[in-house]
Amino acid sequence: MSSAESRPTTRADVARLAGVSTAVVSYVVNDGPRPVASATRRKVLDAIRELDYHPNPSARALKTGSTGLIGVVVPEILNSYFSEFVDAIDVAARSQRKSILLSITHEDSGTEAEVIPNLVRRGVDSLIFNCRLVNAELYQAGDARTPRVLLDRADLVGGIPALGADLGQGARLATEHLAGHGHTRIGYIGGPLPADRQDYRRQSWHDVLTERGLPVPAPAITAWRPTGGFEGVRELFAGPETPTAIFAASDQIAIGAMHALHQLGLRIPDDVAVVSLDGTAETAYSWPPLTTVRQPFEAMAEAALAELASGSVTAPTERERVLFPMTLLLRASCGCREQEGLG
Amino acid sequence: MSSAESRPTTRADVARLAGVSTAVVSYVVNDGPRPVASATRRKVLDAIRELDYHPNPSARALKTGSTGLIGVVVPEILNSYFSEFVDAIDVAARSQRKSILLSITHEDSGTEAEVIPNLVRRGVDSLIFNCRLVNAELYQAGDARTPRVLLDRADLVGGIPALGADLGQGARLATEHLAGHGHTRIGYIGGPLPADRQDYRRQSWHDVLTERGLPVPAPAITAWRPTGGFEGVRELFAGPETPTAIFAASDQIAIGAMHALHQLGLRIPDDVAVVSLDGTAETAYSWPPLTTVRQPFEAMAEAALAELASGSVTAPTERERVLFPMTLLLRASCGCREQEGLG
DNA sequence: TTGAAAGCGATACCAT
DNA sequence: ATGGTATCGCTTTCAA
Repeated sequence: MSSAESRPTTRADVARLAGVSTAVVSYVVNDGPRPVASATRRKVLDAIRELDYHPNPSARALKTGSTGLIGVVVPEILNSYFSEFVDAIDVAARSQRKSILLSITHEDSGTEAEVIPNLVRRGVDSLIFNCRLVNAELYQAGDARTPRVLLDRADLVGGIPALGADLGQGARLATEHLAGHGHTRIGYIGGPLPADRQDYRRQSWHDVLTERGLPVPAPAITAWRPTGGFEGVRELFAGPETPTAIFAASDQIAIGAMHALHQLGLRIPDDVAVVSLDGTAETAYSWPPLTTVRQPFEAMAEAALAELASGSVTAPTERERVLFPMTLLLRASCGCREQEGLG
Repeated sequence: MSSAESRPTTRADVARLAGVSTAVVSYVVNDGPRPVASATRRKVLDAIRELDYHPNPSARALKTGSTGLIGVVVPEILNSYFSEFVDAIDVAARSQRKSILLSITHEDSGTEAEVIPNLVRRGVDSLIFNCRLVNAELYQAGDARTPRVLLDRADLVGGIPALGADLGQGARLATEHLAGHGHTRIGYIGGPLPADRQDYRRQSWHDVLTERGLPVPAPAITAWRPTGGFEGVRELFAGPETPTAIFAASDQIAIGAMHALHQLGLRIPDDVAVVSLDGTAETAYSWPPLTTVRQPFEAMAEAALAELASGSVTAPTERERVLFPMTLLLRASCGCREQEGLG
């Protein structure tokens, strides 16, 4: 294969230099399963250092049946929402000495069908789906024993364990905060959801309004992106009864909504207050800075890894839905803060 | 190791079922290196399908010495600038049937020193550094034969091939555009650069102003983040001679700068026009939408992969600097466009 | 065209 | 405590 170049050192080289067997090298490297006399261990460690030896990961994986790789599937990465997850997963994975194999589907069914089996072929130990797949069968790709988890929502979809933020509680937080500011006409802009998923965000918004005896305007259901927020504002401001506050079901929507509000010449929060959901980093830099309800990305990522590590293959229907509480981030768009400098 | 559960099928199972040797299975799977009679091939393919056989990637990697993995190192992922690269690299890698092993350093030297050797240990075939490392020795981590490239800048740093956007040309585009709008007091906000790197952006800005006989105000050198833009505006507007246009050396800076301008009650672009550099996706949704000079992320990622695939280990000093032209994206912040709806 | 078999590098059992 | 060695699954040379 390779020419006259020096081959990378193997455990045999180390064994030779240290004057021990390859088994002992293994015991030292892996700190087990057999004990090694400390003098011998020294020799081995010295040899390892001298030769700059690094165990071959493929050989190890072949033998142990584990690669230490976690496949992470996201629909896109240019959306901070998913970047937040990837960032959190990366940190959590590192603390477990795992590495992440990232795949981006671009929400395309062809790409999905290509990358997911590919991840499996690469021998990932486990899979994190941070997205809704177009083709639900792919949730089951590969060996049934490969642990997998749906990170993003707590709905039981695709027949696998799932965990996500408590969107209902988060939406309640947001809506109540707006109501607390004295707003009585609080509009809602959200995106569409497949029939099998409950819209907790919209539901909580609705619940809070009715609980408080406030009128419930028609919600604007558009798209989960800035354009959706833009259109949403157009809808909400088309009629005579315009809202004085808006609960945007995602940061992306809020960003588009604020765009539309600026264009209409409405001041935020003076004319219209805005609160959104997700709490991605970019909301700190929007104009005005967004008050938003943040998902506990770090905690969710850690929990996802823990779930995978547990290797539980419990049927999801038997499991509790695992929900993570969201927290309110107060900034300027709701009227709480002056529009100060940047942190 | 595993208990009574059925082991995953191996090529031996396939060979048995198809009634051929394992070598033939290999020939079929790999389409070589020996030809196989079409009747035999059929039998093998049928057996593969029936057993749902998937070659073990670790065994293959062990034998071939190649994992098909590309290590990608970014300083952060919550910054769209790097998301753009990761997205582009992912696409380019997929087209080469490679997978990306992502690591985020958080610009921390400890994390750097942990994740890069880890990538190497995992047996990546090649490395893409999409960041400046705190510890320059790490550029050389692992086997010297592992191809690696610095993607982001064309400076020859760390002793490895590098490629990046033509920042000088991009900055010229931006500055000339502002001048073309009739501005005569064009400020500059940028971040600090290590002593060994030329500041092409600032230089081009300077060049354009002098070429046109325009006054060259003191540039604001702050930080490559929104806070830097914020402070930069404070600086530029501290004196009596305030600019009517700002060239922000990055999108992040521009976002922070617009924040400060909004706070000062200045209208964009009427009172102050803004043009930035990078062209990340989020600039379409800022308020107002940013006119920016975009880096050709896709082309750069493709070139990086091509460079790695070529396996050239040419000493970087002997290489031409590879520069990619940037393109102007016209939006509202410069005054070119009305502040219309969202795409 | 196909089969037998020698490794790739590491692990861990069975001896000693 | 340490050494010898079978084995993981695949690739590919050498023989047939």
